[in-house]
Amino acid sequence: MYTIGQMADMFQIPISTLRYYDKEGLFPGLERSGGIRRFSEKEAEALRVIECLKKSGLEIREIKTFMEWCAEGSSTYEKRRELFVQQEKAVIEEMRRLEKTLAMIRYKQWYYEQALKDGTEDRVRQMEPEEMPEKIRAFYELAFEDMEPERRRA
Amino acid sequence: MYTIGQMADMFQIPISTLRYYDKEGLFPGLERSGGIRRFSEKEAEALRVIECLKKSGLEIREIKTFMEWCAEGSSTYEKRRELFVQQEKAVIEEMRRLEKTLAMIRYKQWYYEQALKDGTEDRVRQMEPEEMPEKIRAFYELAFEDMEPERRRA
DNA sequence: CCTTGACCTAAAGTCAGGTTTAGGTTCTAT
DNA sequence: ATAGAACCTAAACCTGACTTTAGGTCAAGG
Repeated sequence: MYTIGQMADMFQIPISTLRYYDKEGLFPGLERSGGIRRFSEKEAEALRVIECLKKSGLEIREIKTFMEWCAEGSSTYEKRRELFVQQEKAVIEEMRRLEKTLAMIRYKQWYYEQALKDGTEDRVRQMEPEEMPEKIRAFYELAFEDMEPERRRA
Repeated sequence: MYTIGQMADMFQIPISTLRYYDKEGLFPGLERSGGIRRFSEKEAEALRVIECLKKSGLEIREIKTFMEWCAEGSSTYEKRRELFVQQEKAVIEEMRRLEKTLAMIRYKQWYYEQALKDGTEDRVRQMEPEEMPEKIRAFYELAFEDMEPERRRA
């Protein structure tokens, strides 16, 4: 059993955040003795899951729902599994988005290298993909692949 | 030249957001005729860059700084290049974080598959990494690799 | 006894990034 | 010339996820 202060130290997270999570219902069934919260291994495990689900993009309200399922026991295993299947999709989608962003960033690095070399953006700004080095063209095309023609050309 | 409404249609973004960006200084040198904003290809290009920088995690204030550099001309090419080098690092870092999250999610999917099969979490909850299938152990270890021992075991 | 430290609550405040509202102005087509 | 659409501003409001504040309880140590 841990006090709120011990939990905060262990997880390197402010006490106020733990109280906030509790208020939002993220620790269903958290015990108290004389008004004081008594955290157990169960809440420690909950907190690890909370951190994971937060990183994967879930909101506090949704995490609350998940924690309620956990409290309900074995009848909710399937729901919980499905939630992780859902989150896998969401995280993969986010990673794909970041890969495009990365391609745009790398294209822009090259763009400014050229501008520096030339002393002006004029040449590189007008360059068609066909004229770019192969690697750069690949970045350019990945970055803009699903943009409307009029939105292309950054 | 485009009106604010045409820009909003073109970029599929609310008019109010364009006005907000303008108020925050993201279109330095935006022209007006009789109080009405006149967007040009320059602002369209700015907006594409804004979207990219936002996705890469920059705040509006930082994007404003970048746009001011753009308005200053060729003397800021090096600064702009450096910003994209910085953002590349930030995005790669974020992707690494997401990969760990993904490993935890996949471990949890397997965990609930086992719980469903057994009808209880008891077995899988107590399982040591050594007993897990190799693939799952890899997820488990990636997910928890830099956690303190007492914070491990989700 | 009384101070200190760790805990408690409710409510207000903060921050980012917008969105909505209220009240005007300008452009466009009849 | 006038209606309606599209534009304008300032300021208030919103959401999510916390954090801070103000005021209070309680146990241990000097």
